[in-house]
Amino acid sequence: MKKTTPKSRSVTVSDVAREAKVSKATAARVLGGYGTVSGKVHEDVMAAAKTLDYRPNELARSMTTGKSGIIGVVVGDIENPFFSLAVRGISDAARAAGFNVILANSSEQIEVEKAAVRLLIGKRVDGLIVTPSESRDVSHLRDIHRSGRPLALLDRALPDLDVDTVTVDDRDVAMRATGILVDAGHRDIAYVTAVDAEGHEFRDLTQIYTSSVRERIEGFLAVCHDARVENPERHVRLGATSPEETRKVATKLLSTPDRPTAILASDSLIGLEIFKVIQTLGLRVPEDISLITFHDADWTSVTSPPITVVDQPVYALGKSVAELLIRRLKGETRPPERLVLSTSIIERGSVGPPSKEIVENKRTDSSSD
Amino acid sequence: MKKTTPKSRSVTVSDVAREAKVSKATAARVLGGYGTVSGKVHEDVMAAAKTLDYRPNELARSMTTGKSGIIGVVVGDIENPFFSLAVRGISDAARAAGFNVILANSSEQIEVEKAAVRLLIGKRVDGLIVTPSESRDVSHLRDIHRSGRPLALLDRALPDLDVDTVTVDDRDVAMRATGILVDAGHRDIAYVTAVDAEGHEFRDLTQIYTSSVRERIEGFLAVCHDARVENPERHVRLGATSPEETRKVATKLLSTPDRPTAILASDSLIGLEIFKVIQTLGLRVPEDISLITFHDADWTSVTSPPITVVDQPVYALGKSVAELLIRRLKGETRPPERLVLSTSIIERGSVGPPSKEIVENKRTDSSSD
DNA sequence: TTGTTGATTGAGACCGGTCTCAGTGATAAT
DNA sequence: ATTATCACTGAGACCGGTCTCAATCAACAA
Repeated sequence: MKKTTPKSRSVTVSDVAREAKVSKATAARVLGGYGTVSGKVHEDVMAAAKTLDYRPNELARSMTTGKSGIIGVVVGDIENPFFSLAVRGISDAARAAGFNVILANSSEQIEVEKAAVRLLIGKRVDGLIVTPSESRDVSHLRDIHRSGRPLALLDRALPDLDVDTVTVDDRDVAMRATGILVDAGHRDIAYVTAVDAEGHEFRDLTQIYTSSVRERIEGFLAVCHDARVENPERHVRLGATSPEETRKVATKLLSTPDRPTAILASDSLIGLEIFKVIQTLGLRVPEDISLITFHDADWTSVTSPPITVVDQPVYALGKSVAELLIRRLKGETRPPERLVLSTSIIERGSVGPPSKEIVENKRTDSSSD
Repeated sequence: MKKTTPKSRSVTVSDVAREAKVSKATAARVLGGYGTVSGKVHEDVMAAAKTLDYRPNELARSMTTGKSGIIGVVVGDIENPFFSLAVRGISDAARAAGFNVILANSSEQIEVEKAAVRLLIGKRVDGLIVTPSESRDVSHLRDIHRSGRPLALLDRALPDLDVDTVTVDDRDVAMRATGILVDAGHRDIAYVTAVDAEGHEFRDLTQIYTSSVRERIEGFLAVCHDARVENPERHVRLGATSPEETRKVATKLLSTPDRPTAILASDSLIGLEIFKVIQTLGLRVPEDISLITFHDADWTSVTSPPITVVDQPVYALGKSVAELLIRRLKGETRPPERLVLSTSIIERGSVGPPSKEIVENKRTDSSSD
């Protein structure tokens, strides 16, 4: 029996007003829940809206109000469990405050990131949360700020941009993780990360444009230097941007006779691929090689042995940054805040003393040095 | 030196028109890329737009055109790797066709799903992709259709709703998976799924409102019956809706003396928790218990032993459904299509013959039956 | 009784685009 | 020379809401 609106244009306030025999303005007041209307009229309008099956056009609504109720989020890679968990934190906080989330992937490419930001601004999102893929080019982020919309940074700080930022204590936890390895006796430790630089070769920290990664490498190198490890930079590997690339990097790293005795993986995707390569090469963890990975991904607890991980508060990271942004959206004015969440390490079974074989190897080699 | 637009209202076509000394209509033609304009005027307008740093208001644009360039996606749980991979497929296809994606989580709750759909319609998305959490209540999905926007279903078909749908051959692959277990000699096989029904107890298929799950259980039961397994229904478990619940279900299932000798997990999140419980209880895979899980999640290949999985073409699932929807958005009219992608099984090391101990157990028990 | 106040309502402008339609020259066709 | 054709351009309506402002009316105070 229901035959309402075969497929015509959608029902508008005017339609409802006509049906309820009131003015457009009055109907709008009831439907929009603002202003003041008498009880009788309110009922009439609601009834009319019901029979007509009225659905507000949020687009038109946000055009006049200037608010869309949407938070734009730009992350590097939604498929990375790190980001999907952070996004979950953001979504939950957003929903709790009555906001919705529109998501965009930057694939860690600055141009894609710029396009995404432009698009989201065009869509008039109320605010943005970005995981900047580069600290060199932040013009598009300045634009956001300039357009009057608040911006908050997730996981990566930008020295040049003084906005709300939530990160973790990357430097510190990298030091602790490296410390565990050094304490176990390792002197040949590799650090493998996704960030890519020209040449894929690590020269020095100035080529790393992602703050979180730079801090981690800084911490890593600092502890290595403190422990008098010679030239720890030689084992830093960049460009593990995909499973395939990671496998290449790991295979190359582990196939040399003077391979490192321990590896620190910059995220769980990298850690997983490295673990697979270790298995493929017939090496044992931790007898032949020790492994620590960032992010307590689900797989890390079911391997044999389970993997020691850097357990970042990812969900809280997302939740906090969203809350910070939302407070600002609600009109709070205060100097930008830079929150640094603390991180713990979950020690499981993937760290042991360095492989004797390699240490021996080294000793005999040292003559040719 | 850049001090453009301190923080005032955003620049509009009218502003640009004034600056370029042409009419609003002409400026709009240039800026909107439609109609016809002379070369000179085109240049002038572009120059004016540049100096003013004009950014189109997509909201206003979509209000008049009626198109937003956005595809709304409602999935059960973005954190589930199954969905995040599918969403990736959708996003890629969308971007390739010039569409953007706005994502919403239903948490597999029909009311949340309804709210999400209402919101997305309000935002005037051009089309929707939904993973319906229930086949009982589809009124909100009918509404989408009625509003003139195309709808496509992902992973779960709805008999009552004749729209573009992409699923996998759940029934068939469940039969093959169960077949592997039966062929290995198992007669006590459990099926654990997330769908929740009143009472958490499985009675019969009519309580399962998620088509994909129902088909899987159908396939599972069919093969069991064919193999003359008696009352296979007794080992079907519902309500593994969260890691905690799954652990409860698994622990209960595995702690009885007549525990099943094999388990089929309905998704990788469930499979992972079951695997953890198996480890916690000190059982061995596959000696004490065989395990097959749906979805080739990353963890399944690094456990010892690696897990035999049902490898659904998840990315393709998302990509296909998006492509179907986009073709319709571009005006293609044809009867709704129901695509069924085929699925393979990756046999690894988690299936073996049933535990003798339990089989013995059963034999002695059978007298009391 | 008369001015004041406040709740309620309608008219119409506005948001920032798109789009239709009519008008203006200029060039091409007859 | 006259008309048809065509490329351009401007005016103004429109999308579907919100919001300001003035008008109306009943109750209340003086």
